[in-house]
Amino acid sequence: MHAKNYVQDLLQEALGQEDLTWPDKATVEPPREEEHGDMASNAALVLASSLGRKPRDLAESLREKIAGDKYLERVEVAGPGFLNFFLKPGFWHLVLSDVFEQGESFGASDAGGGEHVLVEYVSANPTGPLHIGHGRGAAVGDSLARILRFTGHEVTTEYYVNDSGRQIQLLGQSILLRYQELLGQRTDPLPRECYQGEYIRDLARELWELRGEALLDAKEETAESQCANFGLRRMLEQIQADLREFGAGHDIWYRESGLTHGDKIGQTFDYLKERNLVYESDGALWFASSQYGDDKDRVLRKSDGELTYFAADVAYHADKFQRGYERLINVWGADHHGYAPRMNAAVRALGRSQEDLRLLLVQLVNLVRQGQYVSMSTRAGEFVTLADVCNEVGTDAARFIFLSHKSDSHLDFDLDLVKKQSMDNPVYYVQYAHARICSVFKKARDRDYPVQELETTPLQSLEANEELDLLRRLHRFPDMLQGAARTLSPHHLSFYLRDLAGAFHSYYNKYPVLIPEKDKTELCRARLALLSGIAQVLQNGLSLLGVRAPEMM
RNA sequence: GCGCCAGUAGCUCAGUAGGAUAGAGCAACGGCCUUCUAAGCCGUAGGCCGGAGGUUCAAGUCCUCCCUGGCGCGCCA
Repeated sequence: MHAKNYVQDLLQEALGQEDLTWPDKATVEPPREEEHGDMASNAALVLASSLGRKPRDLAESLREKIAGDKYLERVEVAGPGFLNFFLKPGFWHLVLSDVFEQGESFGASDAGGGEHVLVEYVSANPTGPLHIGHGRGAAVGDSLARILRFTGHEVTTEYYVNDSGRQIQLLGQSILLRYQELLGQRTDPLPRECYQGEYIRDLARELWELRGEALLDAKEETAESQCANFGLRRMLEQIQADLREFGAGHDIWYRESGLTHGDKIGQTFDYLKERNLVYESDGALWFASSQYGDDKDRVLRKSDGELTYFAADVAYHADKFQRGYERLINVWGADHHGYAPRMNAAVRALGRSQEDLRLLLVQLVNLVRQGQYVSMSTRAGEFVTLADVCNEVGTDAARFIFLSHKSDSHLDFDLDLVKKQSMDNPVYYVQYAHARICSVFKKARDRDYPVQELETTPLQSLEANEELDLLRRLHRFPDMLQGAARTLSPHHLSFYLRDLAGAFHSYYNKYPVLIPEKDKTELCRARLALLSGIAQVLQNGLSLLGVRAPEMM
């Protein structure tokens, strides 16, 4: 039974008796202040002004019609005309049955209505290892996909692999130059535009072990492209391994090169031409993105005949829609936000609604060590990789930090802080709550407490404020997830879990669960049931964040 | 110059479709382990929600202007 629906149904019935209908702007929601009850509604406030009635009078009239319901302790009219609903403990006990019944799917819903959603995330150029900023995108994208799946969306995750073009050519060139250097054929520093990282030397060495000196004799163009292919394959393998290690697996690795093979780009051009959205000017082919709110029109094919990155991207998104996805979510580094207007324009030019593409901009991450920013640049080869960070602080800690921040706010990732096992890093706080509950159960079994069939145990004895508060929190879990899904905000889940863990720790310190007295068996069993429910929700929540729920710490 | 994002306690951040007296954690100070894990708990203190107008019964939240910081503004990718 759902508290919000339950209260809203009561209210709606009362409104019906007054020949009124539920106004759009009216809400039923848990109030911030405990004194304002379990649920509060502004319905009377919203309706009163248009009816020319006093909000408090209307509220009182509704209150009289509702009072006396089975699960209702009382209803109060408060403040300017709010209706505050106080539910009986018995109502909150019901949530535990739901938790036991649904187990690891407690919290799941069909709110998404089976909508087909494609979540594209990371999609870093395979020209170097993933760094910490990609890690943030990976955590957000992966967790968001899990949450959307859990809330009734049909989700596919995808990584767009830029496997052609200038950057890959540069990768090949960089590897070849290092290879020549390795074999004593050159000593000059690499050109500035080349990738300077140490990993390029590793790739060159590996290539030499595989192919010997064969590449020295080959034509430069051939050698370069062989280097590029080799580097691409290796980097992609490494990226895939790093992401797997990080717990973020993509369903599809979509190759940019595939777009040209099937002439998807040409088809997209034709589509836009038919709608008079492209034109030739100064020898280039332009897309009239300014018709859809972009600052200016954008080039699709340059005057030298080369296609732009954007051209491929339009075709790529057209292809996403053609593959049947109803909604696209792109997790981008915030440094790409200037790209958003043209992409939005493209979506509308493709005949889709603006809401069909949702861009989630993830701000970049500053790495901090000993109070100092660690400067990073892929090109210059100065960076700390995602794998390094995970080795140093652990993936659970790293993911939780990423997922504890609103994605569009800047994040200073303090390595020393994240390693600290305290409330500075809430991941341990939440995991500890779970481990503590497991530990209580272990002890309970050791001491032969009745831990069986908790799902049918009577719960009347759960009546302390802390206990009801915990039950209310469990009750809120499904709603919270739907909110996180709607606003694409996995961090809501992190905060929820931290608060739930906090409420539990506090409860744990105040109330003993394993009570020795024989006449308290029922209370003990009820509390064990409560703990079991909390553990389940912690598990479900942590799993959606991609963070482990350890049984002991 | 234009655009996007941010600005909330000393610090790091929440604030969920506008709701009632703005919340956590850290740091500070004072307490709690013979008893289910002290990676924990309890208490004290801390605020002109960047500033100014506006909309509303109601604004941290919506609109306009301004200030500060980050990022982006190419026939680059």
